[in-house]
Amino acid sequence: MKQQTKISEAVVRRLPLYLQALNELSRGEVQTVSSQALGRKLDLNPAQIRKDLAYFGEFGRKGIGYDVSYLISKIRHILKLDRGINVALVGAGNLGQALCNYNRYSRDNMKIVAVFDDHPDKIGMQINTMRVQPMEELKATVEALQIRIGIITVPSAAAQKVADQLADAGIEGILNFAPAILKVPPSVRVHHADFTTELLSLAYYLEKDADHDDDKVVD
Amino acid sequence: MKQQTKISEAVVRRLPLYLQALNELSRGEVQTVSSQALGRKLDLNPAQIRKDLAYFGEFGRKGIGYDVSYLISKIRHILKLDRGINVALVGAGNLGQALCNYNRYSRDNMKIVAVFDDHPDKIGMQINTMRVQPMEELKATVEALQIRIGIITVPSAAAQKVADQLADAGIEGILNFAPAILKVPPSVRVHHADFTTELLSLAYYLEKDADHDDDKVVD
DNA sequence: TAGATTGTTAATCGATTAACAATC
DNA sequence: TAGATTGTTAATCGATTAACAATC
Repeated sequence: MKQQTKISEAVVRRLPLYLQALNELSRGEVQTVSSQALGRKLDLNPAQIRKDLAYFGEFGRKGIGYDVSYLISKIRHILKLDRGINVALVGAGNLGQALCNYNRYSRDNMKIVAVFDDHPDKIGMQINTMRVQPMEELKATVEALQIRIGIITVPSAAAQKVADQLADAGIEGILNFAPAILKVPPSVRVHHADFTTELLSLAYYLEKDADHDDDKVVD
Repeated sequence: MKQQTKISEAVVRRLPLYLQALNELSRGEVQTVSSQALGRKLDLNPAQIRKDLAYFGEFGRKGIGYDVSYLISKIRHILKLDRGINVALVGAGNLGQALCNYNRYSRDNMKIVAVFDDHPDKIGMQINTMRVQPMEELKATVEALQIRIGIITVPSAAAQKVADQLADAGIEGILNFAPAILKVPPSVRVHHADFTTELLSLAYYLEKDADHDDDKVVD
């Protein structure tokens, strides 16, 4: 592992994409893949893929390409998915429940192992094999189960408070579904998963409404 | 509206963020905001905010800043949210149901008005005020309700087929929650909302597991 | 007027892509 | 060997940030 250069976020964010495509190829019994083939599949420039991977080591063979299973194991290692990572979810509403049931992260060794909520109606509720716990139990459970990542699916107004509690419990990373900008200590990394941003920005690219011509169409 | 320059995706994707922060300020009865204040709130460079907005017009006043409600109305117009936009959702599983109930897009004039699924168990099911419809009814409903955006929440394996059907029905934009790369005609724009990417890339930034020292820590 | 803040140009920074020697 | 494809350097492209005149 070289790691001397700081690796940019853009690169890291592409690694799960590579993993996803490689897993698909692996299921299709494909042994070897070139950066060109992978690029076609993912709509990315082959040079970019090669450069991204080269930050972490020499995984390919000139004239041949990349061995699919070998590359999978390498990327899994880089993303620290070769060891199990426990996740806590806070906010047992519709979205939270959906994510708990989804649990397709298991293949990737990520697992939601505890669910928390503030509301008396929710506490004690059964989701999958988990019982919804009160927030008071957060810190103890995080320590007991060595939970390292927290998912926030509470309403926007409550998100900051939950983030504080997660940070206090010693969590290292937060995936935030609430449309709110969280302030956290530098030891905690926050990734944003609010899809409303994606949905609203999608609207920008719609054609100007054809029913009305009060906006002159000048291109 | 100037629009002669092609506006970059990065800029467009920040507009919903601005809108979100401005809405918050508006609820807090704030009349006016400077790019600096907004930048602090959103963790963005003030110059970037000014530049972004300047692509679309002169919305601020030198020495004063931006009028909050005026800027909200301008951004809503740019994002085409000043007219209602109807959305269809395909895939009435856990996640799909959660998104239907969520429906907090209403304030933003986006509304899920129809839900579709393939599975006999799901068809006819009631979600909110909507009845889950079979896929056969997709095209007719899209036309009847002037639906312009589709949300895909089906399993990965079915995503491409659904995308084809949405494109065929005349949808203009797709928000895809499935971890799959969709091939669509150029008339359709796809935005990706698969949070597993964000979750997995979060793992990269975790501290090396402190329990084991089989990896020498060389910084 | 003095202080604040915009809109915009120029400078910087970083990320993507092209090109190619090395080599399977 | 000839063809394919990597790893990597150099060139390009685009996005962010700094700086400042204009002006409220």
